[in-house]
Amino acid sequence: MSQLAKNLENSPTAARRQREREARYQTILACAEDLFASEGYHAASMEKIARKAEVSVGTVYFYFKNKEDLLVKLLNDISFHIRELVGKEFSRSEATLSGFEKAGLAFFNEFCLKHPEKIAIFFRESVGQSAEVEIQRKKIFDKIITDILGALSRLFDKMGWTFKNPLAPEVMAVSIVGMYERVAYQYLIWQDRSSELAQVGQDALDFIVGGVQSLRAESE
Amino acid sequence: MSQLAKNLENSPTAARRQREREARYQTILACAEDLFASEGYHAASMEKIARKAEVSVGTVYFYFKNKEDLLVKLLNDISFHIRELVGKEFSRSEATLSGFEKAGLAFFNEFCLKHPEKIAIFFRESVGQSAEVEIQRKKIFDKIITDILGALSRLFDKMGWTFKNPLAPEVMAVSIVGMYERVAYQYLIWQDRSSELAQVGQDALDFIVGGVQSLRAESE
Amino acid sequence: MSQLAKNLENSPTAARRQREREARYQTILACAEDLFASEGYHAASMEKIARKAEVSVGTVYFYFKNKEDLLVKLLNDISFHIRELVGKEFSRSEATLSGFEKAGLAFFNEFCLKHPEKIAIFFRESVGQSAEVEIQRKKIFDKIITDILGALSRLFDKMGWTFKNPLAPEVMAVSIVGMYERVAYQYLIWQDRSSELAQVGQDALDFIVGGVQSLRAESE
Amino acid sequence: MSQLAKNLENSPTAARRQREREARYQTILACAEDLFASEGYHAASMEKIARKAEVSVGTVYFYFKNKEDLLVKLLNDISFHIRELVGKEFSRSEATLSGFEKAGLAFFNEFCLKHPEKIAIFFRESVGQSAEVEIQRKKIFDKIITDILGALSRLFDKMGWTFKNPLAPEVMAVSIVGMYERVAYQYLIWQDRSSELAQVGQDALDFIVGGVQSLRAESE
DNA sequence: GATGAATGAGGCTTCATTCAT
DNA sequence: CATGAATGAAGCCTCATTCAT
Repeated sequence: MSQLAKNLENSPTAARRQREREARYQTILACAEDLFASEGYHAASMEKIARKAEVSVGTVYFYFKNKEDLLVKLLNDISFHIRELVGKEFSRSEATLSGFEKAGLAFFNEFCLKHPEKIAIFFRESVGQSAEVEIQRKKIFDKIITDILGALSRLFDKMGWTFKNPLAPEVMAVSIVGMYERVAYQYLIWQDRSSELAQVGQDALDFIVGGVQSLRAESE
Repeated sequence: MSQLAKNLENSPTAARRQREREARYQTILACAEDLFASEGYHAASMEKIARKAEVSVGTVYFYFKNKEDLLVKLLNDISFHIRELVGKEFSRSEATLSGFEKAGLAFFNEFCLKHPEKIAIFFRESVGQSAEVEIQRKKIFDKIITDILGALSRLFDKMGWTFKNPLAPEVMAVSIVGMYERVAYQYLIWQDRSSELAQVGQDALDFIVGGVQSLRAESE
Repeated sequence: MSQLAKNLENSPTAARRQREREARYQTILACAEDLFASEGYHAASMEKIARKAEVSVGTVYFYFKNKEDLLVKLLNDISFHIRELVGKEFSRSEATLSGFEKAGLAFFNEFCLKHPEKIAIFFRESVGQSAEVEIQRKKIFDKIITDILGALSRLFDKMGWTFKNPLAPEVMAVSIVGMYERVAYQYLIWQDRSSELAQVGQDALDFIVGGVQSLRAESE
Repeated sequence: MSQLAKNLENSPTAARRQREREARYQTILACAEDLFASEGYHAASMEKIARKAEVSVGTVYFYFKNKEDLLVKLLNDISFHIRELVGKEFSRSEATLSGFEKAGLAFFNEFCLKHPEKIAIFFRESVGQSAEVEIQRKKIFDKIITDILGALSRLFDKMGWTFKNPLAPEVMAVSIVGMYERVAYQYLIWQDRSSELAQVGQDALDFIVGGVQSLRAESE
């Protein structure tokens, strides 16, 4: 059979193969995510990950350069999710307090509530593992901080407010992220109080709004 | 030589020995702290710790049951420091906003600023390592949260305020701790901007005060 | 290449793999047996075992959970051998003195003579190592004692004999096992006198038969 | 004070010192014996031994060259005890069956029953530890075998019996020791059946006597 | 003589990674 | 492509032994 004919015949096969590859890639990543979050990065051995994904260790290494690569890819994923859900919300917020608030709630309710594993990985398991990972973390972190800074500056602009001092916006952004982190982490602990979590998110947001306002210059 | 003379001479010897023992214990603990903070708990091998402390591995094991024990002892230390510096400040704060503020600043300026490694260990490296460690962490964490809750409730009492809802104080406490954590962590990153750190602390505090006030019931 | 052809070719490959795996498992077990017997359980380090089996340490751990597991598997093996060679002989002995004698000789000549290492491991190296091992040992030991007790009771039944006292059969069984143990152990020492070992076995058996008869009630 | 006077004065002190040294030596040896027997040679660390003897590790090393030395000294002790209690009994036995029997019972009742730890050490813990120990073991073992052989030969002489074959006495001696070993070991297990142990010893002895007689030449 | 802190070699075990099939 | 057996470096920990006081 000619190569051409084979290609023609194989084409659907190739497509299927492609799909299967993609699916397997995602399966492995998802299993790694689960294990990193539940057992920790170190305790989650490559073999455990492989077993959970129902593939062999070799297969994991076919799709990912090494263990660190899994973590980096995961961070990319998380970054993408966060920005998709939250960053955009911040960046297109209508530069009003209520818009700002809406974006914050999106983070709590859409992200933390639904993907606690991602929180655990981003804020905990990926810390201090290696230079490469650290670079990734910093990049993502910076993006988020930048998003928040942007939202704050547009908000203040629009409202005609000014910052109490030059450091204020940065401190706010960092503070907010810190709150997010811990409140989100608390979500992991408060699984049994899930009915109250919406209220928790709202309260946290009120706290933020109050905090933000107290960092605008008084003389206005 | 008379027995009396010998005692006089030996007594200081024994005392010196005791001091040396204590010193070595502290040296090892300090080296472990440094390495845990800078490289992470896992990457800090017992051999590295021993080498840094300029003792043999065996000596480390003479003073500490195992690696986990080092971490637990470190957490105890940290707990002691935090409560010494901050907890007391909170608990004896004069139940005014400015008292509350003073306590918060103490945490930033006296603790985070001076002991960023302790922050790193307490908030990061000690997480998810083992049951024993987790128990220690929780105990310390709970103490801090309790301290803050107490300060908040006394503050609100005195001022005649009421909480927006029952969850509010808890959310505040957690939020505050989260801010502390991240801002303190930021201190690790911002080593080169240390001149600005006092301002950072003040801003964070303003943020907190604003947040706290926005969680009191409106109808008053 | 057609799938069929491939299967034909792969099938033996898979079979060969399986064989190789089994062979390696047995090789490692055999090397462990040799070293346990010749150097003792403790002195036989996992690295020595690996080196002797010409594999890496990791490979040993691929086939066996840990060092204790090697010992347990070895004991299982030994138990199987003993009962295969001796236990059955005892249990199907025709309940005559000569049948009883034949079974005893089988133990000496077929087992002790040919597998002195197994004797060393079972009676010496496996003693007092761990709970798990102790359980295995006891199980095997009990089986053997039970086999002997059974043979004795059938013998006495058939011959119309009765035991001197209720403890007698148990003492006999234990005594016999003790003799086996030491005589077998002596085989290890008397390697250079192997030509005489058949005589040793026969004499030991005569000793046993005499002993057994002296524990039947006199008044018959 | 003159040197002479001092000596006169110190003399009782020196004697006391000597007594204390001897006592301490024995204490350490006894503690080592207990631990070797109960936990095994390897598990009994020098520190455990020291702690049990209520001295420091250094002191143990003052009295004994090293750990192996402890075992060797212990074996010497055991050898001395065995020969004192049993060997002499055998060697001065009046060369009758009942004399022979009496000696055997002495071993069971005076030695095994009262010093099961010594049995454990001699027959188990001292095996396969090192060349030096092995030499000691063999020496003691040979002495015992020789004692038994002597008793047997005198017995057979006196009774006008002859051995079935040249190997017979050696086989008997070894068999008897094997029985002793295992029955004695069984004593460790049967602690709760101590009331029956006298019967066990008697039965074992009957077994031996029967065995011995079945190894004399038939044609007499 | 006695003490006990210090040493460091060596043992067991795990696990990321490779590679022949 | 997938498999999984094999590797070996590296980690934690124990313990016999030494030696300054």
